[in-house]
Amino acid sequence: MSKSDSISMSVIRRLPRYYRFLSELNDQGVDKISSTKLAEIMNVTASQVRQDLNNFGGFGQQGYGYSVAQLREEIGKILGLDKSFKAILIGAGNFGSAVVNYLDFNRLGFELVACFDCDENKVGKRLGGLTIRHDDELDSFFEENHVDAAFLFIPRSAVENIVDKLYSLGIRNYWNFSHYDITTRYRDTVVENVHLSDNLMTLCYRMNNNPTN
Amino acid sequence: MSKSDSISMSVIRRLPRYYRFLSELNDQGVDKISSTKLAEIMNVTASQVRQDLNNFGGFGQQGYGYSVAQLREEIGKILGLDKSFKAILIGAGNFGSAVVNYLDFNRLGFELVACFDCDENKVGKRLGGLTIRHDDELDSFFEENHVDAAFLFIPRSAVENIVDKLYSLGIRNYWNFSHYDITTRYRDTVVENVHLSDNLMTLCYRMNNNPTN
DNA sequence: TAGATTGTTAATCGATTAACAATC
DNA sequence: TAGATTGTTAATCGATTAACAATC
Repeated sequence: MSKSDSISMSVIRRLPRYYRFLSELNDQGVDKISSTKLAEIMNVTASQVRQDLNNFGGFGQQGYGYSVAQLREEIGKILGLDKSFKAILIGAGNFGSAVVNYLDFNRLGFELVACFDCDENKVGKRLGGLTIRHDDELDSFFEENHVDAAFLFIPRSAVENIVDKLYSLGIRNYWNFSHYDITTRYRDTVVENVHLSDNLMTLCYRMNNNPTN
Repeated sequence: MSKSDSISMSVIRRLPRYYRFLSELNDQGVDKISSTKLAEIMNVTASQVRQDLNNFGGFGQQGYGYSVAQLREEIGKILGLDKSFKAILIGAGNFGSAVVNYLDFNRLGFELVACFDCDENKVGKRLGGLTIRHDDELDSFFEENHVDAAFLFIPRSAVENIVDKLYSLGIRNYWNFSHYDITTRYRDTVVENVHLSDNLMTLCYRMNNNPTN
């Protein structure tokens, strides 16, 4: 049984934030840090920092603290950022394009290997160094290429059909920007959702219930 | 002491999802539902559904269940979607434009009242029915208008300056798309973050630790 | 009324925090 | 060595689930 079997989602979702703060410290030339100091910067407890890190091993040194560069590296490995999962983008509209231009997938454990769109006008145009293909080419693309994950930037109404298609082609990993719940249809998928309107509604609630507003 | 003082973030973050599923059921013409049935559809426990809802009041009827339309309405009110907080957008690039065109803020408790950008080439162009203004106009705009929240679609490097500015103008509520932690600088702000790369790193981790990959 | 399903209390489970012995 | 700080166990706190009496 690998250690990682039992790591809770609460811990996992905190890892990217550690990685982010450690990268910053590293860029600033800081080479060692204690759990107390890191906790202070991140506005969490030192206990949580030590507990979180010790899920994966003892990266610190008693009496000294943690090496910033080494700890950053370790967390990167734990997250699997050194991997390069092959991903395809579905929906090369404003939103998909903006995200492709905004993020550097290679630093996040992915390689974008193809972009698809159902709009003939977009097919043939360039995005993220790739030529946009028509959705009809999915089957032939999958015959010749290995694909690990799909990034969906399509409207809610289009998701069900596309996911049925991709699922039948073997895709079990999704990054989903629509308000469609893929996991309620296919329970054996790994899905990370970016539900923008859920997020905005939460902001609305918090503003309504914050005494200063 | 209002009831809402004590609602945990776990519960709050589930509310938009209830709202979404209830809206769907409502559109399908379903008029009543039991906690058991709703839980099944949403893939959670019936206990959780009842506990969550009872934080805000008894919306159900014993022996019958919940009225879909009424429950949807109530949750909308709890979230404050009937409100209309005045929001400004900062950063009218690909990303900001895509989001403005993708979401209907009016249904989410907000009204977009102005868009700002630091790029002279964007100033004067239209976005979301508004004319894009230059960041220099922030002071004069705030003199004449009330603003509740800022939506930030600017690069990480630009956030600190803009937030200092907006904070000095009285803004305490932010929707933040950059990987900059506003709350660690200003602890009395309400911030909802959309950290896309954190999200993608989490997907990477989960794919790495999912036996099927 | 009888059956169904809520509202709510109690039990369980998990996550966070505190404390401290181990050790660099 | 003495001081500092980890790794880890124990205590607390909170969230989820189970159970059931209330009641429509």
